[in-house]
Amino acid sequence: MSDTRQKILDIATELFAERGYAATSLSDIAERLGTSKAALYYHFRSKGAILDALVSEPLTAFTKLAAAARDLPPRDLLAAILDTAIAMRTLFELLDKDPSTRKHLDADATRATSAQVNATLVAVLAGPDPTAGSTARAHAAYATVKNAALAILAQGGDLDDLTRRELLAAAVRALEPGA
Amino acid sequence: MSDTRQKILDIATELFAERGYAATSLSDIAERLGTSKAALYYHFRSKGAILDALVSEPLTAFTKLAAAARDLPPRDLLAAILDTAIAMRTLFELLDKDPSTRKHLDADATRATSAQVNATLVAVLAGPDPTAGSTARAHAAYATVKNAALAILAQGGDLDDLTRRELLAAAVRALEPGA
DNA sequence: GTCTATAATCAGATAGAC
DNA sequence: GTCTATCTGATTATAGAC
Repeated sequence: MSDTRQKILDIATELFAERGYAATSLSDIAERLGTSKAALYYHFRSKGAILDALVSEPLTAFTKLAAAARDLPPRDLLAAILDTAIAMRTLFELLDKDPSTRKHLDADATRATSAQVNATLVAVLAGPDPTAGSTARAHAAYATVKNAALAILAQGGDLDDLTRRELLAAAVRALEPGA
Repeated sequence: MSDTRQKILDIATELFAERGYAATSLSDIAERLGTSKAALYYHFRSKGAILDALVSEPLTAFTKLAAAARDLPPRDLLAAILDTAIAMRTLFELLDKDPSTRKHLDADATRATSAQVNATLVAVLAGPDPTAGSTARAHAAYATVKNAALAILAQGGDLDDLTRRELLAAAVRALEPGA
């Protein structure tokens, strides 16, 4: 992968995360890259292709995780989700939060949507024979390893090993039925 | 408040939530309203004014909650956050997720940002003399009453009283130090 | 209160030179 | 690989009639 292409992806990651996909223009990206808009089209055939290139990696990793979820004990699954969220933080936020990103990706029917993957993971966490209660607890545990982790990172906090273990323990407590 | 004005707000709520603020054009709104774009400008002086009108109510309610947070026991605070999130669900998602919405609102310095309110509530949940551990648990509890609740609603699930109590209990468990 | 018409600007994208 | 120049269409917003 060429150097310029990677620079474009880095800049796009930052700008898309900050103001959203729809609100980021190719002029914004070109300006920060220090080139013209037209130069971008040598590296990508459209604005949407930049987004596709950005999110394909984390979305694939996440989809694989969902496929393997049923073979993992709940605690290991929660740990895997947590680590994936940490590793892919910026792109994960983009994928999960920005509505214009989601809408663009949903147009491609060949790819699993982030919402579908979410639903799969929650269903696995809710266990076989899910009840309203176990589903609610699954959502709680999932929000803890995903949203709480991203929130800590977004606030500028470092997600060190102590914090990571504490989050994971909280998620496990949330998942288990109350006393 | 006039009937048409309210209709515009309802349509905007729906469209902004679905595709984001930046990706929703006034033509989209006008088309669904069954009028011309120009008619919108009789009711609102700009596109941004529609967004301002939409989010001012939930943002004010949320800011008030943050101001009163220190006087509530943690369980009651978590319950209040949960109920606020349920009551304002769509606008809350818009406020919390869409980057273009956030960017527009952050431009108005007189108003507290949703990120600031989030940070305040987490700080209160982390207790006096917060540690890395108590802060992590606060984030976990907060994500449970906020993100898990919104995720259940977004999936089309009904947040009945059983589910609400289960979420709240999970959040309390997440907040308390592990055994 | 809503319309048509239009201004002014900006978007994504392409052509062709270098 | 990058440029200038340009096309096409969409966007926010305004003017003025009804």
